[in-house]
Amino acid sequence: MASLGELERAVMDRLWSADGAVSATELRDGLADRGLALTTVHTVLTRLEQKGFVVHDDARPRRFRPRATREEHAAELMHEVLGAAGDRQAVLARFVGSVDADEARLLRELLAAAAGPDATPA
Amino acid sequence: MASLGELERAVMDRLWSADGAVSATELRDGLADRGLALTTVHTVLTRLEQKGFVVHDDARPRRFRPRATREEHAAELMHEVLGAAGDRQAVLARFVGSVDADEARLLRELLAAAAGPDATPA
DNA sequence: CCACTTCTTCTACGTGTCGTAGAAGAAGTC
DNA sequence: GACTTCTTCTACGACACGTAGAAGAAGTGG
Repeated sequence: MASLGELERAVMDRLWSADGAVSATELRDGLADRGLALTTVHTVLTRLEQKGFVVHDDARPRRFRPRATREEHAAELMHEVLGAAGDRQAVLARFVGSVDADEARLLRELLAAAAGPDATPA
Repeated sequence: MASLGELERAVMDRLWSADGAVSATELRDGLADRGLALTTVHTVLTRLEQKGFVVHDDARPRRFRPRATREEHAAELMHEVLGAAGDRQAVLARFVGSVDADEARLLRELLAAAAGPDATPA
């Protein structure tokens, strides 16, 4: 997966936080502290679209939205890291070895649910 | 965590696959298909060191080794992605929702072991 | 339908990172 | 001490990214 520059990430954060699709003008206003030109926002959106992070509709002030939610995106990234790392099992072992207790409990619950109520506990 | 360029990644792969510390000359020979100058390898190693991915000893042909194993590195990356992603629980839910059956079983085992033999199954 | 405003696309430039390596000095070897 | 090898410094081209102007396309009020 392509990586994001600093402004690209800021724009994605706005899109992920937004409720529904967002126009370039709204994005520029949301990032007002940066004093960006509208064309700058458009350029970034175009690049994000090329990278597959956002899509736009064809309404007339174009509206942009993330291709995946923030959480989906993060989970995809985690899978990508896992997949690129040779020994998946060793990575998973390291990974769960350093999650905190609450998250370990959450993971157990999620895995139990995924296996189905009558799954044999390992 | 800083990201890696293509050659930087190739060098890290060699270091991770190597058994013990490796000299620049050995790395160049391992990457012989690229026909790299030795100084190129040195430059890359220096940059990797600045980024915190490798360390070297002070023996005279310098010997370089990764700061972390490939698996540690991947697990760290996964934690980084998780930590940067707002709703950690939602990300974990997405993540475990898309691991395959074998890996789900492995995760259950790992988590059960971490919780201790007498932990209450969720 | 026309003038005006707004939006979109194209093109461009400065800066930083990365792949690449030469030059020169430092250290080891015989 | 001469010769080889290693290390460090410096540099340059390519590409990604932040940045935005110019120009054309589309909507809007009269």
